[in-house]
Amino acid sequence: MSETKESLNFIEHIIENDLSESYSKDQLRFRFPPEPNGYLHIGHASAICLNFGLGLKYNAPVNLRFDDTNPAKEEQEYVDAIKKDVAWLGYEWDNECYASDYFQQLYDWAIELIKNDKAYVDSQTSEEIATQKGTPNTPGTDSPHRNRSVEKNLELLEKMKNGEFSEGEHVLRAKIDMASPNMLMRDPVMYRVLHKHHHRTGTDWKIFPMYDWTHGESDYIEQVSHSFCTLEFLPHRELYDWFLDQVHEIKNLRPKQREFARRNLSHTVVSKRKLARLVEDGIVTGWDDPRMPTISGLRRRGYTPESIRNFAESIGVGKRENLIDVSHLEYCVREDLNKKAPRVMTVLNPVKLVITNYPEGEVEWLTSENNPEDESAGSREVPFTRELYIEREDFKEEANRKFFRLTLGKEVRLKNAYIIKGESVVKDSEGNIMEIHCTYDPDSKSGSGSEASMRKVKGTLHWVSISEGFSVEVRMYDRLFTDPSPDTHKDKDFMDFVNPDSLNVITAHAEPSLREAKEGDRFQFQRLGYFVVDRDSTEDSIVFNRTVPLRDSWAKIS
RNA sequence: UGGCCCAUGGUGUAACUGGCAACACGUCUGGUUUUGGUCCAGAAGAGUCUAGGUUCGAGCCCUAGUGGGCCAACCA
Repeated sequence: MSETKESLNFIEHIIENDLSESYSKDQLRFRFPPEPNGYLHIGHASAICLNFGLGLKYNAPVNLRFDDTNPAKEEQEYVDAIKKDVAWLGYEWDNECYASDYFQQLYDWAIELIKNDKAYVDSQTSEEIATQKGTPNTPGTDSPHRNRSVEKNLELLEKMKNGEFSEGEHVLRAKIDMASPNMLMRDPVMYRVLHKHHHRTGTDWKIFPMYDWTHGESDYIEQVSHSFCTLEFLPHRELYDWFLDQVHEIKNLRPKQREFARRNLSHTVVSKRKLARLVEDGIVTGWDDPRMPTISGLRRRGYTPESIRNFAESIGVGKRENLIDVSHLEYCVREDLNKKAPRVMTVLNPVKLVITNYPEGEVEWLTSENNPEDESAGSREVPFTRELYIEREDFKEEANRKFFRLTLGKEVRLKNAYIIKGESVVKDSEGNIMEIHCTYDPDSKSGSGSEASMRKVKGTLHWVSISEGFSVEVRMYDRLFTDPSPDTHKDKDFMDFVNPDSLNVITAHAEPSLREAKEGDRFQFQRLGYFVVDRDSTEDSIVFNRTVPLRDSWAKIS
């Protein structure tokens, strides 16, 4: 009986199919191949989770391969950042690989290609080559250098390699078909001359292989069985296969490129150029600003690796255009944090509450559960005093039945403490509420088991002792963009959609237990949301980032 | 000489060799609750882009159309 048949995504179908036809299980091998030219972002996270997830599912090796074939854009700093981010997401790669390690092998194979009349050195300008390429609607024309002799080609490539030419003078091209309906097959460039310092090979190489020439061969060298990339590489597949066929007599495992749709997140831009502009223009504070969709930004925001992995898993993988609502990501974060984050009390927008029948100067330590979702999280003591702060939004002089919180003449519970009853308000000359006076029921203490403590009241408020609590800085983040898809408005600049209220910094009042909070610690502030201690915190001042608000918190009230 | 890819509730995916369109998020309702959170129960919401065809039977196969996307870096 197979009623619990799990549903597979199309990538898994491909693998299952290969497994049943030609591949053995131990032949499976995957790779994640970032170019070290920037920071990883949430889009990369999907690709990382896909490839490493497959590795886990099929117990197959996964290589982390740096596609470092363009020294003009790549730096060691990015290699380090990428390794850190992948590791933070919780994945272990089997091999750390670099396309640059294959430069010599690639060069040797290129010579083979020339000898087999499958490649030639072109000596035209890039403009001339581009013109001859034709358009998608018109065929290209052959380069005048297309039929150079093998000897001449060999000689020129050697000189290119030795740095005897300047950038742009010559390129090596594959000899395929200038009339192919696939533009990529119209004699694509394999090597260009670049007199740039490469972060790993230094100045050893003066020529650098192009992506198409490198990628399939790298997969071959590493014996990668399935090379998954995004949809825009689909037309490259023909070329990927062509190179493999020219260079190798493949008998066993043939690397297979397959394509899936890039995942787009609403209210997010992911283009490196645009993210850089957000940084440059001071819209955000850096690449790891908690509003940035970079892995480092999400990390600083307080997102957990588990939540990102669950997110990637749950959105699946397809081949069509998509725009995933951020609310789904936020759901994944809350789902995870709900189990993990201790609950504490913090008041963001305080108003003073005086319990008139509570003794002055007394400090009573009340026991507070750290996490009702997790018994093992234990409890802590929270100080209760005559004067407290409560949330200004938690009081109304008079209110309708929909308002569950404090009003005059009605009772509510102070979380983990007593039931109180609103008695009067003190206002300034302009009518602003300065203090709220109330009385408490001494028999109603939480957990005391008394009859009064069992009484049901319509609401529960969070609070912080004025004398025992302390100030913290709280950074509240909203969506960076007002439009779900700021990237798609071709007539407008994406900067037009930047949300001016995406950051709101406030001073809040926190219970004393938070004095010991350390960078990276996560909490749920009762009724407010999930927060994480930012690295900007010092001994004197703790800074919290709001990871995500609670579902619907505050929303339904007004 | 143009080629190729894609089309299933608001969103993202499922539906194995054709067999009552399913799951998650979101939305709404009710219940529990010392968090308007969580948890629990339930509801609404698509008949699968259109038109033909094959078939007892089509989301799935075929043809055409429509709509969206990709391809003309010495980027990846």
